[in-house]
Amino acid sequence: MTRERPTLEAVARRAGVSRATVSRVVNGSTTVAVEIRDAVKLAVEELGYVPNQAARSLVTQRTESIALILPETANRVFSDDLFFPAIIRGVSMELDAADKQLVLMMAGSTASHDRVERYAMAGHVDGVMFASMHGSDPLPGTLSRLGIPVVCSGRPMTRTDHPVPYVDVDHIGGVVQAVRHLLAAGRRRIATIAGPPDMIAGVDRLTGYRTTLTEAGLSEHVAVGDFTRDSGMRAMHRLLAEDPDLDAVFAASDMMAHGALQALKDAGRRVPDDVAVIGFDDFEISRYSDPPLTTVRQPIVDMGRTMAKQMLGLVHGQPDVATSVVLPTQLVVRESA
Amino acid sequence: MTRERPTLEAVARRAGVSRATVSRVVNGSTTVAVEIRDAVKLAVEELGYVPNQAARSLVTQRTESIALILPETANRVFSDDLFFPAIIRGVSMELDAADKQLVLMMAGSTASHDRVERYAMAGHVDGVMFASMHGSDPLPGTLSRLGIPVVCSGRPMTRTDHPVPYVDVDHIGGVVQAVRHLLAAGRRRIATIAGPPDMIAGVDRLTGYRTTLTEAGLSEHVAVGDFTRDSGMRAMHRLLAEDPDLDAVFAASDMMAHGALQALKDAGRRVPDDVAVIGFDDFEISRYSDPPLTTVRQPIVDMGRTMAKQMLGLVHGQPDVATSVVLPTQLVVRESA
DNA sequence: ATGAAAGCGCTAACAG
DNA sequence: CTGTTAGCGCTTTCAT
Repeated sequence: MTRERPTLEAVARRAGVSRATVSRVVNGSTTVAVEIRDAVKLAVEELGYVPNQAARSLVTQRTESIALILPETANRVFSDDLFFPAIIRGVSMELDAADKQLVLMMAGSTASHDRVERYAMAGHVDGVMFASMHGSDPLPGTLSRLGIPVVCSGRPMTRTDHPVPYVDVDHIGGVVQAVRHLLAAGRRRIATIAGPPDMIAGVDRLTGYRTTLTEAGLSEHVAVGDFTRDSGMRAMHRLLAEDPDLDAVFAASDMMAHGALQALKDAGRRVPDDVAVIGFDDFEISRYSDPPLTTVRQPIVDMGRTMAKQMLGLVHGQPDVATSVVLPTQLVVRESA
Repeated sequence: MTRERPTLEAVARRAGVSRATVSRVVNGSTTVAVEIRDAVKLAVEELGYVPNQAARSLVTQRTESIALILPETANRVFSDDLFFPAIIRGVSMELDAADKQLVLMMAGSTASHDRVERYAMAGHVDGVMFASMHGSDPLPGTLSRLGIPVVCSGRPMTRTDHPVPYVDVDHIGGVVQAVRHLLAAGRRRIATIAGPPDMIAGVDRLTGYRTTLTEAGLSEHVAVGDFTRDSGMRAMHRLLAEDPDLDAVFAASDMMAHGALQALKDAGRRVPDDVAVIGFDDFEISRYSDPPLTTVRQPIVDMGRTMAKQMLGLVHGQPDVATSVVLPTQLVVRESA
């Protein structure tokens, strides 16, 4: 079955020219006589020639593909949390347009994290994008220091000696809008379900909640989740147990807000009559929840696009100065608050 | 910044041995003296040497990565339809365990379809898996004929001269269970929202509906969707317009069933009192819909895993005989029917 | 057990 | 405008 794949050499022989000429035609050089070019194209067609990418990469030092590394398990990336899909969608759009191949890599375990590191360092890709980073992963810095273009979505948690460009959203601005909305509606016992403390999205959103509440002279009620629906549900139960008279909750993700909705229903609370709920993300399903969710919209797809654009700039050797970007967020009011 | 990456040569010099020896150590050959091996490992460590994958592939003809091609736009793959994530999850599990790199490729447009074809033919990957195939895409056959290992999830629609192994689920068995459940509950005006006629999942599920209804001596009510929530909603409106007295509907996907639920609510019908609804997939969100959805469970993650296992077998040169597999489906009864 | 040498298939100067 | 030539970095006989 394994038919021999034709090489440049074969095409050259068939067309009666040199390998170099075939290479020129294949790579679209304009300095080739029309008739020769056509003869070569014919030979390519007849033989079904496709350039060997390994050979090409070996000499050009480029692969035309770019990695997106998600330091999460596949289970998490492809759960019902639509954050990852949205990032990927945005990235895909830009990379598609630039005819670059996206290589998606999940790195939720130590083993896969190592594999991904080797993969990137082996020159398998021309650049590496990160999303959903936890703690202070040294990998972005490491790769960047090796000269591999790197962009992160989400501001890195620790400033390193070798800063990496990033794109993020205005977490705090959005949360402030949300909490003020609750305050304006007369809510006074406002809790939050925070995201994981090892992620910038978790930290910043909690900060937004805290500062706004402090400004208003109110006390905090914090339960920590991990952005999943389940964790949101459990956190809500905890909050309710600690203070049964809560009248509002800001959840740092839509999925956690959905979990909270469920928990409140289980506890016999009406939303928003007894307890107002606000999420963060504005996923499509939040329009269909019961009741539809008031939430902070963040432009996740745009984050992906922007990150990909920056990456393309880096790969194409454009100035890599001050490329970090922060996109706006915005409260979307529906029936839950 | 672009620090030179060390080569075999550099490591060899530093360790005071030949390139061949370093290569042996790096590739875990046992026929190397312990002290030399250690010296080489030290040099590798000190220099931060990582083998150049392009060079390696050029000679080994293998890349240690495997593609999953989804002939859909990224928009569709990463929508709220959880079919794709589930497939990917299953595939990832197996590939991770085998330390192979998954390369995810969306090919929803002609341009990207071509790009993907070139990519695979350029020897960028050791094998190619397909999911969510439409019509009679010649690509699987083409690649297979070129000697590239290929496995499909979903039975190919047309038998070719060059059959490709596949893994699929028992669509018809599941639908028969679903429709019989409706019949047993006394439903007599049973409609269906069918999937796209160019996909095997669309065709088979419609067949299951038709044969069961015919057996029962009932007449058909068919509206066609494309598996999306929106198409399900529109189809339901059409069905209702044609026959306002429908008392049940089988939707060929959970997303379409969710759309139907919405449409029925809009039309003032109660579910299941006025109209029973059954879906197909058993996504997690179907447990949270209003009312929770009765649906046919299909083991999508297992499909992915099974497909990946077959692929690994092929890549490792195991016998590729009779590798096609059909996994069971099962009705899960909740409140919507 | 180790080294020398021959490419894998391609691109990129450099001549002509 | 086209051909010749020299590698890219690695694995793998084949000697030793």
